[in-house]
Amino acid sequence: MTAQIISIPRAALHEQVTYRLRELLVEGAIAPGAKLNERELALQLNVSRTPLREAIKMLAAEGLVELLPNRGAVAVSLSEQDVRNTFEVMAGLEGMSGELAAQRISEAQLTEIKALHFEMLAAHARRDLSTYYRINAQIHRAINTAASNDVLTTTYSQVNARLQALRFRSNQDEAKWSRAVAEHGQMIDALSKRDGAALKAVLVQHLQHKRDVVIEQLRTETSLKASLKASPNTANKIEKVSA
Amino acid sequence: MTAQIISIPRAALHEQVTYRLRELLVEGAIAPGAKLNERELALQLNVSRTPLREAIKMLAAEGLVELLPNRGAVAVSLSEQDVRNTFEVMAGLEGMSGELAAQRISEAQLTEIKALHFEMLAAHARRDLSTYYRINAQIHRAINTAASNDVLTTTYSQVNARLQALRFRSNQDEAKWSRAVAEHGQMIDALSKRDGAALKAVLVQHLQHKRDVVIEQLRTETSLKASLKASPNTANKIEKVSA
DNA sequence: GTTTCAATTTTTGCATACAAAATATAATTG
DNA sequence: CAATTATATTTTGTATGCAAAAATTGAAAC
Repeated sequence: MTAQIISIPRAALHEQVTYRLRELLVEGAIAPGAKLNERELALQLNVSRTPLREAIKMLAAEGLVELLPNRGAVAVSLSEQDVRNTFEVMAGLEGMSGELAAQRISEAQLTEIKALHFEMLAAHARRDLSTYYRINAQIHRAINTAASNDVLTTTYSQVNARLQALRFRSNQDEAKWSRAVAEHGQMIDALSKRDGAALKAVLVQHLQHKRDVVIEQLRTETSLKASLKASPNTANKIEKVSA
Repeated sequence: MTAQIISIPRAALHEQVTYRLRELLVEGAIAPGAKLNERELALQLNVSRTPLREAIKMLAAEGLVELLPNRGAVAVSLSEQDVRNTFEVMAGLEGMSGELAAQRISEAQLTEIKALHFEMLAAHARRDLSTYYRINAQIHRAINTAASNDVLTTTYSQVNARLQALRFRSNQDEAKWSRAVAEHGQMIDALSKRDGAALKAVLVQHLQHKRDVVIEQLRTETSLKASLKASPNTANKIEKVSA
């Protein structure tokens, strides 16, 4: 176990920071709309402002933060239209991913996805939502990988990251959850038959349903906020980041 | 009318640098594979290394430069497989763009695209390649805009930028040029009829043809380089940037 | 009590300074 | 003369310092 004492030359600071910050944004630890205070974040992440700023610039290019001239950066906050647009693109990319995966998937990859599918069924049976989400992400990533297109994978991940923060909280109800699981079954079928068109159709539909769930939730959240705003003691101040 | 005499607060330095560097990369002024020397570039662009590095990080996230740990950045150099993958994604995005544009395009937008098309025909008639390319890009951008999806536009531009440097040089022959122009005619037809499926098909085909041209050219370039490498006096050293 | 304006503090943006890594050059040895 | 090692130089990566812009606070006027 003492191998690698010399150790891998630890990743550059700005890389680590980019990774960590992305995590905080995607998991919602830094809430949408929250301001990214450089001094504060640099302190928390234990780095100087220079690598931190470089990381922020990368995340801005990825679309996870928005740069305000002379006013720093804020975590992106998607309007309903933004969410619709993002899902629209995701549907396109995921559909494409499915079509290509059906053409290119290897037996080994298919076997692994089937295994993951059973794990997902298990998680669903146990009503273990967090495991379900994890497996779900793995399956979609596996399909993406099977499509064997780096550019697609990168693009997909980048667009997906923006939605991740939203989906994270979406506790769908029983019926919708079951429907999602059923759709996953159809995916496995289509993949097994190497039916690209069918897989694409299922994936697109799957995403549309997910979109509807997210939008619905977004609306209730918004109306909740509005009612909070009505009662003046709990004002909706601009959230401060607390990583 | 005296509003804004005080003028627009000039864009932040790192933004300007990002813009300019992107231009240099896309136009091929900084050749694929060329190393980006920070000191040198900072001098040329007349800024310190800090905003320059921030710009490089953004372009890395956009996929225009590659970051080598402790060894700076180089302009991306796409392998043939990379080019294939990129075109594959582009085809998906452009197809999507066409489908949506057919649904959403306004009369005014359609009129403008038709006008651009005539300008393209003029450029083709004059064998004015550079104007042709400019108009061509405008038309594709206009279709993209008509799709009315910000996320799609951003994603499309980002992926497209990587190909731009390659296509810039692709001087296709007469036959292929005429074919491309004919395809553009079909696009206008499909758009006028609001036939999304047809437009998508034309766009995808159009891109496939473009891909073939680019790949073909890439191959002749590569074999040319290989033969140069054979003669030892003209060694293929790592190119230095000269903006 | 609210609004307006000035002064203060904070925060961002850029330049510079310094350390570590990589590269180039020189020197040494076989 | 080739190969290898040692040394010097360059280049990258990070921290710090400083100026300009924005946010905050407090005082004055209404």
